[in-house]
Amino acid sequence: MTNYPHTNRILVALDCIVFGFDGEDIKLLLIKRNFDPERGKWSLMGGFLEANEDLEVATNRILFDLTGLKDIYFEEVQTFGKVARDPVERTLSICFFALINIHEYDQEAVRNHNANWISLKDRPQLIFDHNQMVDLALERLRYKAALHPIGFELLPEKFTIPQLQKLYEAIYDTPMDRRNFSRKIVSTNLLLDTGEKNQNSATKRAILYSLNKEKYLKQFNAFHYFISDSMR
Amino acid sequence: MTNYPHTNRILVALDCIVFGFDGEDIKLLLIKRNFDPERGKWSLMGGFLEANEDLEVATNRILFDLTGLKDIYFEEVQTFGKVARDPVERTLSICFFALINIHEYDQEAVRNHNANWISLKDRPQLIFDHNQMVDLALERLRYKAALHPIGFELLPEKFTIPQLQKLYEAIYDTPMDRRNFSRKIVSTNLLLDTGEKNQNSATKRAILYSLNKEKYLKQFNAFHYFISDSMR
DNA sequence: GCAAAAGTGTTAAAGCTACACCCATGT
DNA sequence: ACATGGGTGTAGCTTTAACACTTTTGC
Repeated sequence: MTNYPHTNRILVALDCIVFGFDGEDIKLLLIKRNFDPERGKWSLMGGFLEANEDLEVATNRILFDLTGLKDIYFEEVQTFGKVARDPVERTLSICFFALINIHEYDQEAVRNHNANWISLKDRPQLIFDHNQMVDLALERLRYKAALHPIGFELLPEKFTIPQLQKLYEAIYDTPMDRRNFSRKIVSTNLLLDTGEKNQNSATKRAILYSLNKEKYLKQFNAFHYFISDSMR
Repeated sequence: MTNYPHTNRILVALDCIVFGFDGEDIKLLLIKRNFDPERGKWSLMGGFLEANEDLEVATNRILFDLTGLKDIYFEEVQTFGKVARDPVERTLSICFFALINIHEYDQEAVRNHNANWISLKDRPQLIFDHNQMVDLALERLRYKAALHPIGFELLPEKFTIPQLQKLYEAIYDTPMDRRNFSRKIVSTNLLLDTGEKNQNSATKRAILYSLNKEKYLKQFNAFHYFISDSMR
């Protein structure tokens, strides 16, 4: 194999922001580092891109390694490329965020990485430029969720409209009007009534819906404007 | 300087999609390659990331090299990382798009790179995954321009509302209603009446506006919904 | 005077906002 | 019975969509 006459080959890392939702708060899966560098500090989960590994393959590998899950929803946020961002050696970091259902992951895998679910509100200082990465990922999540039915990735298979509302309220950190929210969501026709009701509720039981996957995939790239002022 | 015990250092390129607008069509600045590999074929302008160069610095360097312009508006689109995307050697490509006023660039710089303005409608097949890059950049441009006052970057300092409309019609490849478009744009309060009129017009002369920079910067991250059905 | 481009006006329909009211369940 | 949470209704307002009409300029 020939090469380019160019000597500047660079170490490439991937860092992932894993978002979860516990019914009340948006949480991040963060690593309490028990390895160097920056041992003892908090960071995102990361890994290096291997020589013969496609970028998406590496992303899936790192996510599987951390959570034991495959086919996780993720999207790239940005590549961070300041020369001095990693003091050990110049490392490019391709940053992405993933959305997972917080009740379905491999707890042992998470423990093995010394990872913890931390509420966005309590997030600690992270190493390097990881704070910036989280800020940007959150912005991107808000942006995306306002227009696309992306939030469903954070909920269980079957969910109620009030649960979905709590998720949106957590994402945008703002209370929303119950009645307008409900109508807006129903009007998208993305939900299927499962005929079941949420038995956990202490009062009136809410209808459990599932996502109309067919419509979801077909309409995913259409704009929905989930967040209008009437919901705030 | 210590290093990570990791041998997979990878060549990193930057590829840029330069958009321009000539008053009628959206154009791309493309290179007719007079160098290897793929000599004679069309490609995006690119370059390699240097060992001690921040990523944004490299982006600005490549854009300056091609157009002779500084402070160009650009944003990252995505990093392309298939192992086999470049047949010469594995190369990661960080892809971004830039918007420039097509009437203000260094023609000699462009000639030196054997670059040409090609209308989107006539775009040739490009090398490697560059076609995909253009597709994605165009999608991102459409996405962004629907919500943010980004289009102004493609116009001269002073412009008329009909010119702005032609730009939006070119971006979305769809005719829009003159009257609704005008009202929508005016309602953003982003335009300043310069008091001048466009002397080029053969008929009634349109008012020349300039961008209210202060308001533009302040409102840039607010959502504007420039594109609603009423404009189509 | 006429054609073409630019600017302003209007009206019906749709969607948004901010509410009130009713229903189901556990205590 | 009542507190709580969930579902449905509605009036007033704003915005959108789809039009018509008037003004300015060159020929």
